[in-house]
Amino acid sequence: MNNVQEESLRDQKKFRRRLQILEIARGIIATKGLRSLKVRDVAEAAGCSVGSVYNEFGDFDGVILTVNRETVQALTARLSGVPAEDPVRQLYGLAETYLDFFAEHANLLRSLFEHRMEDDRPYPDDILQMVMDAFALMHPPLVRALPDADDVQIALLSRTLFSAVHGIISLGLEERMVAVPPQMLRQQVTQFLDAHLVGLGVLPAR
Amino acid sequence: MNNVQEESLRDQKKFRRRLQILEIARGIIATKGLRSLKVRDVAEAAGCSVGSVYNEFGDFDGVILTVNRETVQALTARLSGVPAEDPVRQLYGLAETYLDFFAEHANLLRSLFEHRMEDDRPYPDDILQMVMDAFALMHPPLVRALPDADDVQIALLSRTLFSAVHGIISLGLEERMVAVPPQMLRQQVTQFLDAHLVGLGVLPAR
DNA sequence: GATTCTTCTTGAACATTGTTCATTTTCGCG
DNA sequence: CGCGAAAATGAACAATGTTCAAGAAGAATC
Repeated sequence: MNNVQEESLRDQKKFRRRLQILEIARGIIATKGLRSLKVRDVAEAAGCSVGSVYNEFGDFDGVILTVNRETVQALTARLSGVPAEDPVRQLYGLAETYLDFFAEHANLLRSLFEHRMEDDRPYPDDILQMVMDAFALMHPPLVRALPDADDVQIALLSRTLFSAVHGIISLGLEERMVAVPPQMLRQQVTQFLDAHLVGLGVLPAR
Repeated sequence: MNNVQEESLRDQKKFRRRLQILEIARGIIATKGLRSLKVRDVAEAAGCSVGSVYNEFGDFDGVILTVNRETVQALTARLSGVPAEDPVRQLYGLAETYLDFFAEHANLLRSLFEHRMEDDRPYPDDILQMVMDAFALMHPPLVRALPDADDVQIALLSRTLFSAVHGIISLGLEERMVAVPPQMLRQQVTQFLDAHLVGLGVLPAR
């Protein structure tokens, strides 16, 4: 067993193909939705056989889950880039960044939140954990904004607040429903945070 | 052309079978999730051929959509039963009733919110409208609680608030994620409304 | 009630799509 | 080069949605 990166030709090709399959699958989900993702389409676009997809990902859910995993990672990266100088500003920033990200990658986020496993197989824990971690990004600014609050309470509040924002955005961007104009949705989110932060005593009443 | 209810034997059987198919489909979705719903299972359980299912509902989406339609109707009925004496109490009641209904029929609501049509076929307008109408049930109590606010603003606020509650509940009941204990979730929703109503000036600051 | 007509029902056949696996090909290594 | 391990292949299979020609059942007419 050699742990050194061998960079063998075989591994290179395998890796390249893996990336290619993921890129193609992601593209199809993003543009045509998860339901339009087909093994054969992916294999053909990647220039390989369906067997290779299975060889690399185990089953088709494996492809979807890997795309979903990368979606959370990209989301977390974006959210982590929100400036942390002012905690209140950071909270608004997180919500607006989530809105932007959701608007840019609506179908990818739907895949993340709506995909169900076959039968009763469990959803991978690491993905769930990453989603929870992303939602916990409101924790630090909330701690700073509410110095007297219990840490456990803040953890719960963080999850609640982010879930609320998620609900507003995911339903607001639901093009199935009567679409909310993007600028209106932005205002909706802001006003929501306004009211809630006032209610929490973080902002003064108007 | 005779408009009188003929109640022909044929129509009776047709109607009975229709109800039976829907009941079976609903049961499968509710207990095993939308992804486990199969035409053949439904047909067999209903004691008819797959062709009859198609004859009655056009395609399989038709079955799902009809179940979803009835789910919104049931939801609306439940929400409409919330007492309207005190507007503030009514708002809490709507949120808690939504929580109860969601907890009782989690898979049915997921089917409603997560089902996507094949290709680019549009989701039926009447269902979307019914969902919006259900979410608008917060409108009347909000008008009473905020007498000075613009009606259009209230309409938006109603949708925002209900969407937020929906986000908290749907993610909170997401057993894929680390499950939130039901009683904890109830408290989460209540505390959320507390803070938000304070922020709106409906309730006094603590 | 028999006959005809209409409509519905049936289920086998087909289409689509996920999955498997024996065979072939490719690659690393001596 | 030749051998063996690993991977790639794609035809076959399995599961599932969809169609439709033939038959059954009910309605309509006499």
